[in-house]
Amino acid sequence: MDSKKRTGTSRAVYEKLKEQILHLELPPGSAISEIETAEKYQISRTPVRDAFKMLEGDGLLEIRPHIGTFVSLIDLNMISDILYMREVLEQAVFRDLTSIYDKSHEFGIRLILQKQKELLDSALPPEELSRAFIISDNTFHNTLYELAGRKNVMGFWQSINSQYERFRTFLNLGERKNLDRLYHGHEILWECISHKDYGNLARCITHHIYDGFNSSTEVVSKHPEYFRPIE
Amino acid sequence: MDSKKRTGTSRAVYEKLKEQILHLELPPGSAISEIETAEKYQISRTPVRDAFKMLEGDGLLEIRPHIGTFVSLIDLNMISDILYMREVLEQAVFRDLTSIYDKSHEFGIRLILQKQKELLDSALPPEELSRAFIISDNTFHNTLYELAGRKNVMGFWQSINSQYERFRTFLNLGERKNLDRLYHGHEILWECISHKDYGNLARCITHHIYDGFNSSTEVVSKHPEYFRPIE
DNA sequence: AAAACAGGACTTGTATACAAGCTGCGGACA
DNA sequence: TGTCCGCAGCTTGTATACAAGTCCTGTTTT
Repeated sequence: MDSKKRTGTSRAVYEKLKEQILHLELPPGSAISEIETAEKYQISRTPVRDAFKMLEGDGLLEIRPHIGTFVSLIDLNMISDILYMREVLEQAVFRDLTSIYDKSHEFGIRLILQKQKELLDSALPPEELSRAFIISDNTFHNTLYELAGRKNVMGFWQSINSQYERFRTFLNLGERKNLDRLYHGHEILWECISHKDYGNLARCITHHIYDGFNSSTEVVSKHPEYFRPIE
Repeated sequence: MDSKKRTGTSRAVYEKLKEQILHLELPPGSAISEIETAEKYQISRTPVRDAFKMLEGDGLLEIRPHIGTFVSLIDLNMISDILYMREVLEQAVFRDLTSIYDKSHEFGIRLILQKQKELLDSALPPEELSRAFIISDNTFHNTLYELAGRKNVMGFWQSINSQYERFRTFLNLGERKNLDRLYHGHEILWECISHKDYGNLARCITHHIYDGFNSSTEVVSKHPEYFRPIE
């Protein structure tokens, strides 16, 4: 929705760089220069600077004047706070959705879940699978927000979600198991909503959100250089 | 905290323009040109463009390529969604704060409340009073977030809060009554927290947040040109 | 008279040259 | 040998010229 190209050039560079950062092709901490990027895409520094500024706004770049620009380190404290906000918001939104649940909602959701199942059963290479599944996961949550009539809330959310997106990609590096658990969480979540099981809904959401995070200590400690030192 | 001047020029222009927009000196819908602004501050277009981009990120400007740049209209649907998020988040954060409440927290809060009372009793001109009180109101909420150990959550929040800030300024145009109600809401809120009155806490927060919004129909209809038409 | 078209005056987007500032290397000096 | 100073080479910040697109207006054409 926001991907509407505005001027083409600067927007395209922004999208491209964002994708590379989110997929860790530009790893956290690495330096990235305006001139270098400009030459790479055969354009001038101006649109590159615009893209850099936007990425800085997303918290994905850190621009240090007269020193250099660097891909920001992953801040686990910030991830934790993002998860907290997500927990609180989704508990509220999905509670609202549950109260207005209707049989007519079922088809669309089952369709997404079915697709996710097919993805997991497919023989895609791990990296592609992870990528496709995360996209479908976002679609799942988007749809639920939309059904709850909180589309704008989701929009706001996505504007501060970039850093978490990157962390998620990192988590799923070769960890096929996480995707299965994500899918399982979706099924249970939908179960709670469609059965109007308010009692389990909140607990279910909390578990679903913190699931991967809590079991991430090993994979995090394997790449300490990606993370912001704890103060 | 984020007000650290980065390069001076572009940051200064950003701050100045933001202040003017938030205080409605640059009213919603009005046009603002890069060249004009550059000449006004005796600088080139470049830092002005940077400032414009930042303000666009805050949702305060709308840049239409090759057409012009305009102060964005207030979007009541978006305000509504912001209030919803604020309601949900504060209910959670303040509930957490209540559970860890300690007598040692009292002094700082009472100090802020005392200052707000003094402001209301003072003989400041309406506009200055409103401005000072809103700042103090933010301090109040900031402090509560900080006491709850959710400082970063507040930080994230402020990054999407600009549009609501502007709306609040608008609401208090000559409406002294709103400030009194705001203060009263603070007292009751603190009462709930310090007495660990979970039962009334949520209701109290909801009322406090939507208080001004619900009674804003008259003042809104007086300036229809400031608002985005409802689709 | 009405409609189509062309041109000017404005806007923002892009390219490029130059200014300002940090870092680190290397040589001078104690 | 160790310390300090200065300059080269990099970075981003700023200024400015030009390109590209939109809108409005006046003229031309039908």
